[in-house]
This record gives sequence, C-alpha cells and structure tokens, in this order.
Amino acid sequence: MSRRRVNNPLALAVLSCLAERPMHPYEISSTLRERGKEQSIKLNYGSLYSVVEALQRHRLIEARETERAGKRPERTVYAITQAGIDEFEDWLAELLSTPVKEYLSLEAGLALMPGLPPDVVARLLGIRADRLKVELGAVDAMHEQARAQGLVDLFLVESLYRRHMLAAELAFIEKLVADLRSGAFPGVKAWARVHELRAEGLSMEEIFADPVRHLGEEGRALVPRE
Amino acid sequence: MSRRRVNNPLALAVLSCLAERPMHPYEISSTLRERGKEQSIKLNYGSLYSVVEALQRHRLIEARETERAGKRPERTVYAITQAGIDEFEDWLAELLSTPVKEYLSLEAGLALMPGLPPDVVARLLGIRADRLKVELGAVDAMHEQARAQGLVDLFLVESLYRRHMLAAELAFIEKLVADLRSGAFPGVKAWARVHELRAEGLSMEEIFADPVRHLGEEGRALVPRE
DNA sequence: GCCGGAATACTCTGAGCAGAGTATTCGGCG
DNA sequence: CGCCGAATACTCTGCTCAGAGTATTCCGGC
Repeated sequence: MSRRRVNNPLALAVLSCLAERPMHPYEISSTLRERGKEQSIKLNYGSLYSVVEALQRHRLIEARETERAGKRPERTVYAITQAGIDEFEDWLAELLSTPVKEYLSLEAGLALMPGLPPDVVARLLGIRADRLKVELGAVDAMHEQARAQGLVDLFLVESLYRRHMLAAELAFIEKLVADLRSGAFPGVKAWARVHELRAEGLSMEEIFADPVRHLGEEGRALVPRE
Repeated sequence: MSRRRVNNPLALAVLSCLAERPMHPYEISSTLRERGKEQSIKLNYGSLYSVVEALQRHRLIEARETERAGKRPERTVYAITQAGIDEFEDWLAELLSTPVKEYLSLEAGLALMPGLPPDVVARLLGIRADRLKVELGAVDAMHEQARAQGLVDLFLVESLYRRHMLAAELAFIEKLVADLRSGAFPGVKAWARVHELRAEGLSMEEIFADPVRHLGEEGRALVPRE
C-alpha cells in the first residue's frame, strides 16, 4: 500500500475545495475546471466519484445533506472533517517538500532509443522539438490572456512551472538532435552500423562476438568493460 | 481505450529485449535491471507477467519453448513476432516524436499551494530544493562511475535527460522561494492575510465578499475580473 | 556438510481507476 | 412552442497493475 489511504491527487484537490466550503461532487469538478486546475490534476468523473466515496470511508469528508434543485437528480453535499484538514495539509506539505521519482515517457523512449537507427531518432526528436515549440506558444498565449483578465501569478504558478519544464525539455532535445546530426554524439557511427548489419541479417550475438571487426574501433566502446 | 493494446511502457521494454533474442520473462527483467533501464521504466514482477501475457494475447510475442534447467521451475521462452517488431518501432517512434501531457506531482502541489500560508510554502520548497541537490549529486556520482567503467553516453542518455530536468526544476524552485521570501512574488501579502483571517474564524465567503477591506488594495488582484 | 542468505522464478489478490455510457433539464432560436 | 444542443449529474464495467507472498535452488562460509 502507498503512504496515503487515498492516493489519487484528485483526492487532494477535492479536499482543497471542501476546505473552502461544503460542495457536492459535480460542483467540485466545475470549480476545479473553472480555476484551470484540471490542467494540473487529472479529472474524470469515474475517478471523482470513487475518490469521494473513498474519502468518506476514511472519514476525511462527510455527507452533509442531499438536496434537489427542481427536478434535477439528488445531490449529496460533502463537508471536510478535521481529519480531512490535517490530511490535506500534511499531504500538500509532502507534495511540495519531497521530490518523487516520476517515470516520464520520454525517459522511457530515450532508454530504448538504440532500438532505432540514429538518423531516424534524430528525425523523430526533431519533430518533437517542433511540437514542443507549438505547445510553448500556446502556453504563452494562455498566460497573456490570463494576465489581461487580471489573474495574478499565484493562480498561474503551476502553469509557469509547466512552461519552465517544457522549455528545459526543448533545450535538451535540441542539443541532442544537433549532436546526433553533427556526429558529435559519441558512438553514433557504431550505432548506425549495428542497424545496417542487422538489416543484412546478422544477429546481436554475431555482431557483439567481435565488435571491433564489425563496428570498427568505436565498437569497442559499445561493450562495457567488466 | 488508449491507443495501444498494451499500454504499459514495460511492454515496450519487453519488446525491445525480445527484438534482440528470445528470452524468458525473468531473464528480461534481469537484462533490464543490468542495463539500468529500471531507472526509467517501472518494473515489477506482477506487471511483467501480466504484460507478457497481454503481449502474447495480441500476437506481438509468442511462446517458443518451455525449458527447465535442473530442478528450477519451468520457464517459458518468448520470441517477438513481425507484428511485435512493427508495434515496437511504431510505439518507440511515437514516444520520441510526440510530447504527451504528464501530470507531475509538483504541478499538482503548486496548483493547490494557496491552501497553505506563503511562509510555510517557502519553507517546504526550500526543503525540496535541498533534496533535489542531494539527488543531483547522486546522479552525477553515478555518471562518473559509469563513465569510468567505459559506458558511453548512448546508454546514459535517459539519465542525462533526467539530470537535466532535475536541474531545471531546482532552478525554478530556487527562484520561486527567493521571490516568496523577498515579497517580490505578486499578491504574497494578501495570500498571507487570507490565512490569518481564516485562523481568526472568517470564512472564504466573508473575506471575498469585500476583499479590499480585508486584504487591502492587493486583495483586488486576487479576485479575477469578469 | 550444513546452514543462511541471495538469487531464481514466479503467482495471487484486490483496489483503483479510466472511459464510455445514460438520463434529465435548461436555454436559446426559429 | 417545440426542438436541439449544451450543461448537469452521475453510474457501470472491466481491465490494469502494484505489492506482497511463495517456493525452490544455488553458493559461500564455517
């Protein structure tokens, strides 16, 4: 089991809404959406209702009343408990203070990148760089609009963080693509050669049985010592 | 349903191993571990075996033989199919070329950060910065050791990416902490005041019914126009 | 030669969660 | 005044996957 009884970050968002005032689940979802929090916290109804149920089971929130406006379906209004407030503050503090290992999809991609030839990888990463630029443009436009509407940085800080990380990724990718294209990336020749040989029908075992013969001096570097 | 029949990145890693040569599941896990890929791709046995089963169901891999060495339990050796090779290349290409929205835990934390008073947030983020520095040191030490053992960048690239992103996060956090502490962060006074008032028993509604009275001129900025 | 710990090689279980589906009601437009 | 689409407000289903548990075997030390 993970540290928290309810692990989904959406539960933290629910607690943060209910810390302001009692609400019913759909109102929680609308509030989060209005404030743009669904950009940072994945929100879907399936999860929302099961998360609310789980929070109630653990007495972090409690049902207040079931009201009905007009002929609309019944809605249960929930309020946060003292235990819920404590959990919210403790959880949020942990989130801010403690880095956790996150498995980024690009990290997986880079880890397996030798599975494609270097020129293909360079082309694909080039495409990624272009797409990142488009995304950055969209984020910037959104920020400008938000500021024009008088929104302060306090409510944009998560988006500013996102922008910062996107820009960092772009910088890394552009450097990597440049090195792959220029040949400055060490071992790129041998890496390309491996794919040529495999296309000719050689197996990995055959190639690495005598790397220097098949790949040249650079091939030696592909085989870790010890 | 998501685009891939088998969605777990671990499945991609399995395909990448079997693209080299047939293996049995436990050998796949050892191979990934040896190469340090479990730093970038979450690997646990429960997932591994269900992922292998799913890949087989979709004819991306197929069972070759069940062998037994000595009295060890039976092991099923799997080989990749042509469909599996196609899926591997297509999937990897997508991973490299197409950014996907990932929900970072810090992004969630920052989005909900107004739920704690600014001085507390600054302290917590300061702790995070310290921890990030420790992590960066560990990654650097690991890289030095890997290079000393003759490992080329090709097999470290995902770790270099990770390092780059950690450093970027650190830079963002340090700037943010400095702005919070110096008061350069817009709205920080009003934000602190909201928490004081709440501690005195006022509700959010009461405070925001007349923000300028409770929070001063700065309070106006906390209420978005329109 | 026997004991303990590491390595080998999985299996089981159940909670969580995503995505799709459903039913109702409101508001605006022709 | 009737229709259509958007908004409201959920419910259901099934699959994934994490974590813990299990059994065997090898190996090194005493």
